[in-house]
Amino acid sequence: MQDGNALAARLDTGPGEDRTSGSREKGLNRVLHILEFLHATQRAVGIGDLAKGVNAPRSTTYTLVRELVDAGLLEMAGDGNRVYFGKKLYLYGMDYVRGNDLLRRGRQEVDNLSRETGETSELCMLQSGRYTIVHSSPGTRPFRISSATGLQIPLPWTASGRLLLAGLERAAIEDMVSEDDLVLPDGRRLRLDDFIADIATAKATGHCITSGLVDAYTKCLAAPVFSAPGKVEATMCLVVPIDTSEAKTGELIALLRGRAASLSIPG
Amino acid sequence: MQDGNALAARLDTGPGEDRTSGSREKGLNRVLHILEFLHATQRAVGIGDLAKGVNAPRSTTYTLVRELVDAGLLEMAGDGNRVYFGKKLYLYGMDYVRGNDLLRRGRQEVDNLSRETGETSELCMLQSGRYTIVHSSPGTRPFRISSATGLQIPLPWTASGRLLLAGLERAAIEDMVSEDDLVLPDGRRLRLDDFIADIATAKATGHCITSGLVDAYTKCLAAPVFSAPGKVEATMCLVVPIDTSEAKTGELIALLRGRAASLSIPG
DNA sequence: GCAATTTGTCTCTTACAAAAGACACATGTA
DNA sequence: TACATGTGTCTTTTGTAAGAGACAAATTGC
Repeated sequence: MQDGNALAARLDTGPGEDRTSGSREKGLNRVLHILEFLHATQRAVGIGDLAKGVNAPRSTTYTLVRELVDAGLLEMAGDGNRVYFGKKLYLYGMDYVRGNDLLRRGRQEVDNLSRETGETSELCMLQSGRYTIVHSSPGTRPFRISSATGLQIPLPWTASGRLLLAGLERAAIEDMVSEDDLVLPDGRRLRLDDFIADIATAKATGHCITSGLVDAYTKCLAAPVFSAPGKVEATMCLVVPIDTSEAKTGELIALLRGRAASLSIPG
Repeated sequence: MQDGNALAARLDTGPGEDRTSGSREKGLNRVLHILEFLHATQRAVGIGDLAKGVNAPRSTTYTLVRELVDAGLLEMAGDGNRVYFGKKLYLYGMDYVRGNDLLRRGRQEVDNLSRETGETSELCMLQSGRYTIVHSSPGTRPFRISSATGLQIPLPWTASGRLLLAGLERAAIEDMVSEDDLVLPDGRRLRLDDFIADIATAKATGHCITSGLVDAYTKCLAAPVFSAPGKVEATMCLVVPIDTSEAKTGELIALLRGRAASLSIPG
Protein backbone atom coordinates (compact mmCIF):
# COMPACT_ATOMS: atom_id res chain seq x y z
CA MET A 1 0.00 0.00 0.00
CA GLN A 2 2.69 2.46 0.96
CA ASP A 3 4.42 1.36 -2.20
CA GLY A 4 1.27 1.75 -4.24
CA ASN A 5 0.74 5.26 -2.95
CA ALA A 6 4.27 6.29 -3.69
CA LEU A 7 3.70 5.26 -7.26
CA ALA A 8 0.22 6.72 -7.40
CA ALA A 9 1.63 10.05 -6.37
CA ARG A 10 3.42 10.15 -9.68
CA LEU A 11 0.11 10.23 -11.43
CA ASP A 12 -0.90 13.55 -9.98
CA THR A 13 0.24 15.65 -12.90
CA GLY A 14 -2.86 14.80 -14.84
CA PRO A 15 -3.74 15.87 -18.33
CA GLY A 16 -3.23 19.33 -19.73
CA GLU A 17 0.08 20.44 -18.29
CA ASP A 18 0.66 21.82 -14.84
CA ARG A 19 -1.97 24.28 -13.82
CA THR A 20 -0.38 27.45 -12.60
CA SER A 21 -3.44 29.16 -11.17
CA GLY A 22 -6.31 26.98 -12.24
CA SER A 23 -9.07 29.54 -12.05
CA ARG A 24 -11.83 29.22 -14.61
CA GLU A 25 -10.70 25.95 -16.00
CA LYS A 26 -12.61 24.38 -18.85
CA GLY A 27 -15.29 21.93 -17.77
CA LEU A 28 -13.91 19.13 -19.87
CA ASN A 29 -10.49 19.61 -18.34
CA ARG A 30 -11.99 19.44 -14.89
CA VAL A 31 -13.58 16.17 -15.84
CA LEU A 32 -10.34 14.77 -17.18
CA HIS A 33 -8.65 15.69 -13.93
CA ILE A 34 -11.42 14.08 -11.94
CA LEU A 35 -11.09 10.83 -13.85
CA GLU A 36 -7.34 10.88 -13.49
CA PHE A 37 -7.61 11.59 -9.79
CA LEU A 38 -9.99 8.69 -9.25
CA HIS A 39 -7.63 6.47 -11.20
CA ALA A 40 -4.76 7.52 -8.97
CA THR A 41 -6.80 7.11 -5.81
CA GLN A 42 -8.12 3.70 -6.79
CA ARG A 43 -11.18 3.98 -4.58
CA ALA A 44 -14.38 5.93 -4.09
CA VAL A 45 -13.82 9.52 -3.00
CA GLY A 46 -16.06 12.08 -1.29
CA ILE A 47 -17.02 14.98 -3.48
CA GLY A 48 -15.41 17.47 -1.12
CA ASP A 49 -12.13 15.55 -1.22
CA LEU A 50 -12.47 15.26 -4.95
CA ALA A 51 -12.77 19.03 -5.27
CA LYS A 52 -9.63 19.45 -3.18
CA GLY A 53 -7.87 16.69 -5.04
CA VAL A 54 -8.36 18.23 -8.45
CA ASN A 55 -8.08 21.74 -7.08
CA ALA A 56 -11.48 22.79 -8.34
CA PRO A 57 -14.21 24.87 -6.70
CA ARG A 58 -16.66 22.83 -4.72
CA SER A 59 -19.69 24.12 -6.56
CA THR A 60 -18.23 23.23 -9.92
CA THR A 61 -17.23 19.82 -8.72
CA TYR A 62 -20.74 19.11 -7.51
CA THR A 63 -22.27 20.03 -10.85
CA LEU A 64 -19.75 18.06 -12.87
CA VAL A 65 -20.05 15.00 -10.69
CA ARG A 66 -23.82 15.11 -10.98
CA GLU A 67 -23.59 15.28 -14.74
CA LEU A 68 -21.10 12.45 -14.87
CA VAL A 69 -23.19 10.30 -12.57
CA ASP A 70 -26.27 10.96 -14.69
CA ALA A 71 -24.28 9.94 -17.73
CA GLY A 72 -23.13 6.76 -15.99
CA LEU A 73 -19.42 7.56 -16.27
CA LEU A 74 -19.30 7.81 -12.49
CA GLU A 75 -21.37 6.09 -9.83
CA MET A 76 -22.18 7.03 -6.28
CA ALA A 77 -20.49 4.44 -4.12
CA GLY A 78 -22.02 2.42 -1.30
CA ASP A 79 -22.45 4.78 1.61
CA GLY A 80 -23.87 7.51 -0.60
CA ASN A 81 -21.55 10.49 -0.80
CA ARG A 82 -18.57 9.09 -2.52
CA VAL A 83 -18.03 8.61 -6.22
CA TYR A 84 -16.02 6.24 -8.32
CA PHE A 85 -15.94 5.03 -11.88
CA GLY A 86 -19.23 3.89 -13.36
CA LYS A 87 -20.46 1.09 -15.53
CA LYS A 88 -20.31 3.13 -18.69
CA LEU A 89 -16.56 3.45 -18.42
CA TYR A 90 -16.39 -0.29 -18.08
CA LEU A 91 -18.47 -0.71 -21.23
CA TYR A 92 -16.33 1.75 -23.16
CA GLY A 93 -13.25 -0.06 -21.90
CA MET A 94 -14.60 -3.34 -23.20
CA ASP A 95 -15.26 -1.67 -26.54
CA TYR A 96 -11.63 -0.67 -26.60
CA VAL A 97 -10.57 -4.23 -25.93
CA ARG A 98 -12.87 -5.54 -28.62
CA GLY A 99 -11.44 -3.15 -31.17
CA ASN A 100 -7.88 -3.94 -30.26
CA ASP A 101 -6.54 -7.31 -31.31
CA LEU A 102 -3.17 -6.75 -29.74
CA LEU A 103 -4.62 -6.03 -26.34
CA ARG A 104 -7.03 -8.92 -26.49
CA ARG A 105 -4.44 -11.45 -27.51
CA GLY A 106 -1.84 -9.88 -25.26
CA ARG A 107 -4.02 -10.28 -22.18
CA GLN A 108 -4.54 -13.92 -23.04
CA GLU A 109 -0.85 -14.50 -23.58
CA VAL A 110 0.07 -12.82 -20.31
CA ASP A 111 -2.37 -15.02 -18.44
CA ASN A 112 -0.94 -18.11 -20.13
CA LEU A 113 2.58 -17.07 -19.38
CA SER A 114 2.07 -16.51 -15.69
CA ARG A 115 0.16 -19.76 -15.35
CA GLU A 116 2.89 -21.71 -17.13
CA THR A 117 5.84 -20.11 -15.39
CA GLY A 118 4.26 -19.28 -12.06
CA GLU A 119 5.82 -15.84 -12.27
CA THR A 120 4.13 -12.47 -12.42
CA SER A 121 3.63 -11.47 -16.02
CA GLU A 122 2.64 -8.16 -17.53
CA LEU A 123 1.65 -6.49 -20.76
CA CYS A 124 3.00 -2.95 -20.98
CA MET A 125 2.48 -0.05 -23.34
CA LEU A 126 3.22 3.61 -23.72
CA GLN A 127 0.24 5.65 -22.63
CA SER A 128 0.54 9.29 -23.60
CA GLY A 129 4.28 9.12 -23.21
CA ARG A 130 4.27 7.13 -20.02
CA TYR A 131 4.95 3.52 -19.20
CA THR A 132 1.74 1.74 -18.30
CA ILE A 133 0.99 -1.75 -17.07
CA VAL A 134 -1.97 -2.58 -19.24
CA HIS A 135 -2.57 -6.07 -17.92
CA SER A 136 -0.90 -8.17 -15.31
CA SER A 137 -1.34 -11.63 -13.98
CA PRO A 138 0.01 -12.30 -10.48
CA GLY A 139 1.77 -15.65 -10.72
CA THR A 140 1.77 -18.21 -7.94
CA ARG A 141 4.56 -17.11 -5.61
CA PRO A 142 3.67 -16.98 -1.93
CA PHE A 143 4.92 -13.43 -1.66
CA ARG A 144 3.32 -12.00 -4.68
CA ILE A 145 5.25 -9.33 -6.37
CA SER A 146 2.96 -6.36 -6.42
CA SER A 147 2.05 -4.57 -9.60
CA ALA A 148 -1.40 -3.29 -10.30
CA THR A 149 -2.90 -2.84 -13.73
CA GLY A 150 -2.96 0.74 -14.86
CA LEU A 151 -0.04 1.85 -12.73
CA GLN A 152 2.22 4.29 -14.42
CA ILE A 153 5.88 4.09 -13.57
CA PRO A 154 8.81 6.16 -14.84
CA LEU A 155 10.22 4.61 -17.98
CA PRO A 156 13.83 4.33 -16.70
CA TRP A 157 12.77 2.13 -13.82
CA THR A 158 11.77 -0.74 -16.04
CA ALA A 159 13.06 -3.17 -18.61
CA SER A 160 9.97 -2.63 -20.71
CA GLY A 161 10.61 1.10 -20.72
CA ARG A 162 13.92 0.49 -22.46
CA LEU A 163 12.27 -1.54 -25.17
CA LEU A 164 9.34 0.79 -25.65
CA LEU A 165 11.69 3.65 -26.42
CA ALA A 166 13.79 1.63 -28.86
CA GLY A 167 13.74 3.29 -32.24
CA LEU A 168 13.00 6.77 -30.96
CA GLU A 169 15.27 9.75 -31.52
CA ARG A 170 17.40 10.88 -28.62
CA ALA A 171 15.43 14.11 -28.46
CA ALA A 172 12.13 12.26 -28.23
CA ILE A 173 13.50 10.17 -25.40
CA GLU A 174 14.69 13.23 -23.53
CA ASP A 175 11.22 14.72 -23.89
CA MET A 176 9.62 11.70 -22.33
CA VAL A 177 11.97 11.36 -19.39
CA SER A 178 12.01 13.96 -16.66
CA GLU A 179 14.85 14.49 -14.20
CA ASP A 180 12.75 12.91 -11.47
CA ASP A 181 12.18 9.82 -13.56
CA LEU A 182 15.88 9.07 -13.42
CA VAL A 183 15.83 8.82 -9.64
CA LEU A 184 15.11 5.26 -8.58
CA PRO A 185 12.86 4.42 -5.61
CA ASP A 186 15.92 3.75 -3.45
CA GLY A 187 17.39 7.18 -4.21
CA ARG A 188 20.01 6.13 -6.71
CA ARG A 189 20.18 8.25 -9.81
CA LEU A 190 20.55 6.90 -13.32
CA ARG A 191 22.58 8.82 -15.86
CA LEU A 192 20.56 9.74 -18.91
CA ASP A 193 23.34 8.58 -21.21
CA ASP A 194 23.44 5.19 -19.54
CA PHE A 195 19.69 4.90 -19.98
CA ILE A 196 19.91 5.79 -23.64
CA ALA A 197 22.73 3.29 -24.08
CA ASP A 198 20.52 0.65 -22.43
CA ILE A 199 17.80 1.43 -24.95
CA ALA A 200 20.20 0.90 -27.85
CA THR A 201 21.36 -2.40 -26.38
CA ALA A 202 17.78 -3.52 -25.82
CA LYS A 203 16.96 -2.68 -29.41
CA ALA A 204 19.94 -4.64 -30.66
CA THR A 205 19.44 -7.78 -28.56
CA GLY A 206 15.67 -7.84 -28.86
CA HIS A 207 15.05 -8.11 -25.16
CA CYS A 208 15.95 -6.43 -21.90
CA ILE A 209 16.76 -7.47 -18.35
CA THR A 210 16.92 -5.13 -15.38
CA SER A 211 17.88 -6.11 -11.86
CA GLY A 212 16.91 -4.44 -8.60
CA LEU A 213 15.67 -1.23 -10.13
CA VAL A 214 12.16 -0.78 -8.74
CA ASP A 215 12.99 -2.89 -5.70
CA ALA A 216 15.94 -4.87 -4.45
CA TYR A 217 14.35 -8.30 -4.69
CA THR A 218 13.25 -8.65 -8.29
CA LYS A 219 14.52 -8.58 -11.77
CA CYS A 220 12.45 -7.81 -14.77
CA LEU A 221 12.64 -9.60 -18.12
CA ALA A 222 11.01 -7.98 -21.10
CA ALA A 223 10.53 -8.65 -24.81
CA PRO A 224 9.04 -6.36 -27.46
CA VAL A 225 5.80 -6.74 -29.38
CA PHE A 226 5.99 -5.06 -32.78
CA SER A 227 3.10 -3.42 -34.60
CA ALA A 228 5.28 -2.84 -37.63
CA PRO A 229 8.90 -3.61 -38.35
CA GLY A 230 10.90 -1.57 -35.88
CA LYS A 231 7.86 -0.10 -34.14
CA VAL A 232 7.51 -1.42 -30.58
CA GLU A 233 3.83 -1.27 -29.71
CA ALA A 234 4.00 -3.09 -26.40
CA THR A 235 6.16 -5.34 -24.30
CA MET A 236 5.56 -8.52 -22.41
CA CYS A 237 7.43 -8.85 -19.21
CA LEU A 238 8.13 -11.30 -16.40
CA VAL A 239 8.97 -10.23 -12.86
CA VAL A 240 11.16 -12.83 -11.16
CA PRO A 241 13.22 -13.05 -7.97
CA ILE A 242 16.55 -11.33 -8.38
CA ASP A 243 18.46 -14.53 -7.53
CA THR A 244 16.96 -16.49 -10.41
CA SER A 245 19.77 -18.48 -12.01
CA GLU A 246 21.39 -17.52 -15.30
CA ALA A 247 20.13 -20.69 -16.90
CA LYS A 248 16.56 -20.25 -15.72
CA THR A 249 16.59 -16.62 -16.76
CA GLY A 250 17.78 -17.58 -20.22
CA GLU A 251 15.01 -20.10 -20.50
CA LEU A 252 12.37 -17.59 -19.48
CA ILE A 253 13.71 -14.95 -21.85
CA ALA A 254 13.53 -17.40 -24.73
CA LEU A 255 9.95 -18.27 -23.84
CA LEU A 256 9.01 -14.62 -23.43
CA ARG A 257 10.56 -13.63 -26.74
CA GLY A 258 8.65 -16.35 -28.51
CA ARG A 259 5.34 -15.28 -27.06
CA ALA A 260 5.96 -11.62 -27.70
CA ALA A 261 6.92 -12.40 -31.28
CA SER A 262 3.71 -14.34 -31.75
CA LEU A 263 1.78 -11.20 -30.86
CA SER A 264 3.67 -9.02 -33.29
CA ILE A 265 1.97 -8.06 -36.52
CA PRO A 266 4.52 -8.99 -39.19
CA GLY A 267 5.14 -12.47 -37.72
CA MET B 1 -24.45 -7.26 -38.37
CA GLN B 2 -27.83 -6.06 -39.64
CA ASP B 3 -29.15 -7.27 -36.32
CA GLY B 4 -26.41 -5.54 -34.38
CA ASN B 5 -27.08 -2.26 -36.13
CA ALA B 6 -30.80 -2.49 -35.54
CA LEU B 7 -30.06 -2.76 -31.85
CA ALA B 8 -27.33 -0.15 -31.94
CA ALA B 9 -29.78 2.31 -33.41
CA ARG B 10 -31.61 2.20 -30.12
CA LEU B 11 -28.61 3.74 -28.43
CA ASP B 12 -28.81 6.96 -30.35
CA THR B 13 -30.76 8.92 -27.80
CA GLY B 14 -27.69 9.56 -25.76
CA PRO B 15 -27.38 11.45 -22.49
CA GLY B 16 -29.05 14.74 -21.74
CA GLU B 17 -32.49 14.43 -23.33
CA ASP B 18 -33.32 14.85 -26.94
CA ARG B 19 -31.79 17.92 -28.45
CA THR B 20 -34.43 19.89 -30.24
CA SER B 21 -32.28 22.58 -31.77
CA GLY B 22 -28.90 21.86 -30.23
CA SER B 23 -27.40 25.30 -30.48
CA ARG B 24 -24.61 26.04 -28.07
CA GLU B 25 -24.38 22.72 -26.35
CA LYS B 26 -22.05 22.32 -23.39
CA GLY B 27 -18.67 20.86 -24.24
CA LEU B 28 -18.99 18.08 -21.72
CA ASN B 29 -22.33 17.08 -23.20
CA ARG B 30 -20.83 16.96 -26.63
CA VAL B 31 -18.16 14.66 -25.30
CA LEU B 32 -20.73 12.39 -23.69
CA HIS B 33 -22.55 12.20 -27.01
CA ILE B 34 -19.34 11.42 -28.80
CA LEU B 35 -18.55 8.55 -26.47
CA GLU B 36 -22.07 7.21 -26.75
CA PHE B 37 -21.96 7.46 -30.51
CA LEU B 38 -18.70 5.54 -30.70
CA HIS B 39 -20.18 2.92 -28.41
CA ALA B 40 -23.18 2.57 -30.70
CA THR B 41 -21.02 2.48 -33.80
CA GLN B 42 -18.60 -0.07 -32.43
CA ARG B 43 -15.79 0.97 -34.71
CA ALA B 44 -13.49 3.84 -35.53
CA VAL B 45 -15.22 6.84 -37.10
CA GLY B 46 -13.97 9.76 -39.19
CA ILE B 47 -14.16 13.10 -37.46
CA GLY B 48 -16.47 14.52 -40.09
CA ASP B 49 -18.87 11.61 -39.68
CA LEU B 50 -18.59 11.95 -35.95
CA ALA B 51 -19.65 15.58 -36.14
CA LYS B 52 -22.64 14.57 -38.24
CA GLY B 53 -23.39 11.64 -35.96
CA VAL B 54 -23.58 13.68 -32.80
CA ASN B 55 -25.05 16.67 -34.63
CA ALA B 56 -22.27 19.02 -33.57
CA PRO B 57 -20.44 21.72 -35.51
CA ARG B 58 -17.33 20.46 -37.22
CA SER B 59 -15.04 23.00 -35.63
CA THR B 60 -16.21 22.07 -32.16
CA THR B 61 -15.88 18.39 -32.89
CA TYR B 62 -12.30 18.80 -34.08
CA THR B 63 -11.33 20.65 -30.92
CA LEU B 64 -12.99 18.18 -28.62
CA VAL B 65 -11.57 15.17 -30.39
CA ARG B 66 -8.09 16.65 -30.20
CA GLU B 67 -8.45 17.22 -26.48
CA LEU B 68 -9.80 13.74 -25.92
CA VAL B 69 -7.03 12.17 -27.95
CA ASP B 70 -4.42 14.15 -26.02
CA ALA B 71 -6.00 12.92 -22.82
CA GLY B 72 -5.91 9.33 -24.07
CA LEU B 73 -9.66 8.80 -23.84
CA LEU B 74 -9.76 8.46 -27.59
CA GLU B 75 -7.15 7.24 -30.03
CA MET B 76 -6.63 7.91 -33.69
CA ALA B 77 -7.24 4.64 -35.44
CA GLY B 78 -5.02 2.92 -37.99
CA ASP B 79 -5.36 4.90 -41.19
CA GLY B 80 -5.08 8.22 -39.42
CA ASN B 81 -8.29 10.18 -39.58
CA ARG B 82 -10.63 8.03 -37.63
CA VAL B 83 -11.07 7.89 -33.89
CA TYR B 84 -12.16 5.28 -31.44
CA PHE B 85 -11.91 4.62 -27.75
CA GLY B 86 -8.48 4.96 -26.18
CA LYS B 87 -6.37 3.07 -23.68
CA LYS B 88 -7.33 5.34 -20.84
CA LEU B 89 -10.94 4.30 -21.05
CA TYR B 90 -9.79 0.72 -20.84
CA LEU B 91 -7.77 1.51 -17.73
CA TYR B 92 -10.69 3.30 -16.10
CA GLY B 93 -12.90 0.38 -17.02
CA MET B 94 -10.52 -2.00 -15.32
CA ASP B 95 -10.58 0.23 -12.26
CA TYR B 96 -14.32 -0.10 -12.24
CA VAL B 97 -14.06 -3.87 -12.37
CA ARG B 98 -11.51 -3.89 -9.58
CA GLY B 99 -13.73 -1.79 -7.34
CA ASN B 100 -16.78 -3.87 -8.01
CA ASP B 101 -16.92 -7.30 -6.44
CA LEU B 102 -20.23 -8.17 -7.99
CA LEU B 103 -19.03 -7.52 -11.50
CA ARG B 104 -15.75 -9.31 -10.96
CA ARG B 105 -17.34 -12.42 -9.50
CA GLY B 106 -20.25 -12.21 -11.91
CA ARG B 107 -17.97 -12.28 -14.92
CA GLN B 108 -16.23 -15.32 -13.51
CA GLU B 109 -19.50 -17.07 -12.79
CA VAL B 110 -20.84 -16.34 -16.28
CA ASP B 111 -17.72 -17.80 -17.82
CA ASN B 112 -18.02 -20.91 -15.64
CA LEU B 113 -21.67 -21.30 -16.45
CA SER B 114 -21.24 -21.15 -20.20
CA ARG B 115 -18.32 -23.53 -20.05
CA GLU B 116 -20.24 -26.02 -17.93
CA THR B 117 -23.51 -25.86 -19.82
CA GLY B 118 -22.21 -25.07 -23.27
CA GLU B 119 -24.88 -22.39 -23.57
CA THR B 120 -24.47 -18.66 -24.01
CA SER B 121 -24.49 -17.00 -20.63
CA GLU B 122 -24.78 -13.35 -19.68
CA LEU B 123 -24.56 -10.97 -16.77
CA CYS B 124 -27.07 -8.13 -17.09
CA MET B 125 -27.66 -4.91 -15.20
CA LEU B 126 -29.66 -1.74 -15.40
CA GLN B 127 -27.54 1.03 -16.84
CA SER B 128 -29.14 4.44 -16.42
CA GLY B 129 -32.56 2.91 -16.73
CA ARG B 130 -31.75 0.59 -19.57
CA TYR B 131 -31.08 -3.10 -19.82
CA THR B 132 -27.42 -3.77 -20.50
CA ILE B 133 -25.46 -6.92 -21.18
CA VAL B 134 -22.47 -6.32 -18.98
CA HIS B 135 -20.64 -9.52 -19.75
CA SER B 136 -21.38 -12.44 -21.96
CA SER B 137 -19.72 -15.72 -22.73
CA PRO B 138 -20.61 -17.35 -26.04
CA GLY B 139 -21.07 -21.02 -25.22
CA THR B 140 -20.10 -23.84 -27.55
CA ARG B 141 -22.98 -24.20 -29.97
CA PRO B 142 -22.07 -24.39 -33.63
CA PHE B 143 -24.46 -21.55 -34.44
CA ARG B 144 -23.59 -19.19 -31.75
CA ILE B 145 -26.39 -17.12 -30.43
CA SER B 146 -25.28 -13.58 -30.91
CA SER B 147 -25.17 -11.07 -28.08
CA ALA B 148 -22.41 -8.57 -27.67
CA THR B 149 -21.28 -7.06 -24.40
CA GLY B 150 -22.53 -3.57 -23.86
CA LEU B 151 -25.56 -3.88 -26.05
CA GLN B 152 -28.61 -2.18 -24.71
CA ILE B 153 -31.94 -3.79 -25.47
CA PRO B 154 -35.45 -2.71 -24.48
CA LEU B 155 -36.35 -4.15 -21.10
CA PRO B 156 -39.57 -5.86 -22.24
CA TRP B 157 -37.71 -7.97 -24.77
CA THR B 158 -35.85 -9.94 -22.13
CA ALA B 159 -36.30 -12.24 -19.19
CA SER B 160 -33.67 -10.32 -17.25
CA GLY B 161 -35.58 -7.11 -17.82
CA ARG B 162 -38.55 -8.54 -15.95
CA LEU B 163 -36.38 -9.45 -12.98
CA LEU B 164 -34.47 -6.18 -12.93
CA LEU B 165 -37.72 -4.24 -12.59
CA ALA B 166 -39.06 -6.47 -9.82
CA GLY B 167 -39.71 -4.40 -6.73
CA LEU B 168 -40.20 -1.11 -8.56
CA GLU B 169 -43.38 0.91 -8.44
CA ARG B 170 -45.65 0.76 -11.44
CA ALA B 171 -44.93 4.42 -12.14
CA ALA B 172 -41.19 3.82 -12.13
CA ILE B 173 -41.62 0.97 -14.57
CA GLU B 174 -43.75 3.10 -16.88
CA ASP B 175 -41.05 5.75 -16.85
CA MET B 176 -38.41 3.27 -17.92
CA VAL B 177 -40.38 1.70 -20.74
CA SER B 178 -41.24 3.66 -23.85
CA GLU B 179 -43.98 2.75 -26.30
CA ASP B 180 -41.35 1.63 -28.78
CA ASP B 181 -39.83 -0.71 -26.26
CA LEU B 182 -43.03 -2.73 -26.21
CA VAL B 183 -42.74 -3.52 -29.90
CA LEU B 184 -40.79 -6.73 -30.41
CA PRO B 185 -38.28 -7.17 -33.24
CA ASP B 186 -40.81 -9.21 -35.21
CA GLY B 187 -43.40 -6.44 -34.97
CA ARG B 188 -45.62 -7.95 -32.27
CA ARG B 189 -46.62 -5.55 -29.54
CA LEU B 190 -46.64 -6.41 -25.85
CA ARG B 191 -49.32 -4.95 -23.61
CA LEU B 192 -47.84 -2.90 -20.80
CA ASP B 193 -50.13 -4.58 -18.28
CA ASP B 194 -48.97 -8.01 -19.38
CA PHE B 195 -45.40 -6.90 -18.98
CA ILE B 196 -46.04 -5.58 -15.49
CA ALA B 197 -47.82 -8.81 -14.61
CA ASP B 198 -44.78 -10.73 -15.87
CA ILE B 199 -42.62 -8.68 -13.56
CA ALA B 200 -44.74 -9.53 -10.57
CA THR B 201 -44.64 -13.22 -11.47
CA ALA B 202 -40.89 -13.10 -11.90
CA LYS B 203 -40.53 -11.47 -8.54
CA ALA B 204 -42.69 -14.14 -6.91
CA THR B 205 -41.04 -17.18 -8.51
CA GLY B 206 -37.49 -15.84 -8.29
CA HIS B 207 -36.69 -16.49 -11.90
CA CYS B 208 -38.01 -15.76 -15.36
CA ILE B 209 -38.26 -17.56 -18.68
CA THR B 210 -39.14 -15.92 -21.97
CA SER B 211 -39.55 -17.70 -25.29
CA GLY B 212 -39.11 -16.33 -28.76
CA LEU B 213 -39.11 -12.68 -27.81
CA VAL B 214 -35.93 -11.26 -29.35
CA ASP B 215 -35.86 -13.98 -31.97
CA ALA B 216 -37.88 -17.04 -32.85
CA TYR B 217 -35.20 -19.59 -32.09
CA THR B 218 -34.19 -19.00 -28.51
CA LYS B 219 -35.54 -18.82 -25.05
CA CYS B 220 -33.99 -16.92 -22.25
CA LEU B 221 -33.66 -18.11 -18.65
CA ALA B 222 -32.78 -15.57 -16.00
CA ALA B 223 -32.24 -15.44 -12.25
CA PRO B 224 -31.75 -12.39 -10.02
CA VAL B 225 -28.65 -11.31 -8.14
CA PHE B 226 -29.53 -9.30 -5.03
CA SER B 227 -27.43 -6.49 -3.57
CA ALA B 228 -29.80 -6.26 -0.60
CA PRO B 229 -32.96 -8.14 0.31
CA GLY B 230 -35.46 -7.32 -2.43
CA LYS B 231 -33.06 -5.18 -4.43
CA VAL B 232 -32.15 -6.81 -7.75
CA GLU B 233 -28.72 -5.54 -8.72
CA ALA B 234 -28.13 -7.78 -11.69
CA THR B 235 -29.29 -10.94 -13.38
CA MET B 236 -27.56 -13.95 -14.76
CA CYS B 237 -29.08 -15.42 -17.82
CA LEU B 238 -28.77 -18.35 -20.18
CA VAL B 239 -29.79 -18.23 -23.82
CA VAL B 240 -30.88 -21.67 -25.04
CA PRO B 241 -32.62 -23.09 -28.11
CA ILE B 242 -36.36 -22.62 -27.92
CA ASP B 243 -36.97 -26.36 -28.21
CA THR B 244 -34.99 -27.21 -25.07
CA SER B 245 -36.99 -29.79 -23.12
CA GLU B 246 -38.96 -28.95 -20.00
CA ALA B 247 -36.71 -31.18 -17.93
CA LYS B 248 -33.49 -29.71 -19.23
CA THR B 249 -34.84 -26.21 -18.79
CA GLY B 250 -35.74 -26.95 -15.18
CA GLU B 251 -32.26 -28.27 -14.58
CA LEU B 252 -30.65 -25.19 -16.04
CA ILE B 253 -32.91 -22.84 -14.10
CA ALA B 254 -31.98 -24.58 -10.86
CA LEU B 255 -28.30 -24.27 -11.68
CA LEU B 256 -28.69 -20.65 -12.69
CA ARG B 257 -30.61 -19.75 -9.55
CA GLY B 258 -27.93 -21.31 -7.40
CA ARG B 259 -25.15 -19.40 -9.10
CA ALA B 260 -27.03 -16.13 -9.02
CA ALA B 261 -27.79 -16.63 -5.33
CA SER B 262 -24.10 -17.22 -4.64
CA LEU B 263 -23.36 -13.78 -6.06
CA SER B 264 -25.99 -12.07 -3.95
CA ILE B 265 -24.82 -10.07 -0.97
CA PRO B 266 -26.98 -11.41 1.89
CA GLY B 267 -26.17 -15.07 1.18
C1' DG C 1 -7.91 18.03 -66.87
C1' DC C 2 -11.45 20.77 -63.80
C1' DA C 3 -15.24 20.57 -60.57
C1' DA C 4 -17.06 18.88 -56.12
C1' DT C 5 -16.44 17.15 -51.82
C1' DT C 6 -13.91 16.30 -47.60
C1' DT C 7 -10.33 17.42 -44.25
C1' DG C 8 -7.93 20.09 -41.03
C1' DT C 9 -6.80 24.78 -39.19
C1' DC C 10 -7.92 29.52 -38.50
C1' DT C 11 -10.30 33.85 -36.50
C1' DC C 12 -13.92 36.46 -34.19
C1' DT C 13 -18.20 37.08 -31.48
C1' DT C 14 -21.45 36.47 -27.82
C1' DA C 15 -24.18 33.21 -25.36
C1' DC C 16 -23.37 30.85 -21.49
C1' DA C 17 -20.80 27.82 -18.25
C1' DA C 18 -17.47 28.12 -14.36
C1' DA C 19 -16.62 30.34 -10.29
C1' DA C 20 -17.53 32.91 -6.04
C1' DG C 21 -20.00 33.02 -2.24
C1' DA C 22 -24.11 32.95 0.52
C1' DC C 23 -27.24 29.80 2.54
C1' DA C 24 -29.27 25.80 5.24
C1' DC C 25 -28.27 21.64 7.55
C1' DA C 26 -26.06 18.24 9.36
C1' DT C 27 -22.10 16.43 12.10
C1' DG C 28 -18.49 16.22 15.70
C1' DT C 29 -15.79 18.36 19.93
C1' DA C 30 -14.01 21.72 23.04
C1' DT D 1 -23.54 26.43 24.49
C1' DA D 2 -20.57 27.84 21.13
C1' DC D 3 -17.34 26.57 17.27
C1' DA D 4 -15.41 24.31 14.10
C1' DT D 5 -15.89 21.01 9.81
C1' DG D 6 -18.28 18.79 5.99
C1' DT D 7 -22.23 18.55 2.94
C1' DG D 8 -25.49 19.96 -0.64
C1' DT D 9 -28.17 23.72 -3.08
C1' DC D 10 -28.92 28.18 -4.36
C1' DT D 11 -27.90 32.79 -6.64
C1' DT D 12 -25.09 36.27 -9.36
C1' DT D 13 -21.26 37.64 -12.12
C1' DT D 14 -17.88 37.56 -15.91
C1' DG D 15 -14.25 35.35 -18.50
C1' DT D 16 -14.22 32.29 -22.21
C1' DA D 17 -15.46 28.31 -24.83
C1' DA D 18 -18.81 26.94 -28.47
C1' DG D 19 -20.10 28.06 -32.82
C1' DA D 20 -20.25 30.25 -37.56
C1' DG D 21 -17.71 30.85 -41.34
C1' DA D 22 -13.69 31.42 -44.27
C1' DC D 23 -9.62 29.27 -45.79
C1' DA D 24 -6.04 26.01 -47.97
C1' DA D 25 -4.94 21.38 -48.91
C1' DA D 26 -5.97 17.00 -49.82
C1' DT D 27 -9.43 13.52 -51.93
C1' DT D 28 -12.72 12.36 -54.63
C1' DG D 29 -15.36 11.97 -59.16
C1' DC D 30 -16.27 12.67 -64.15
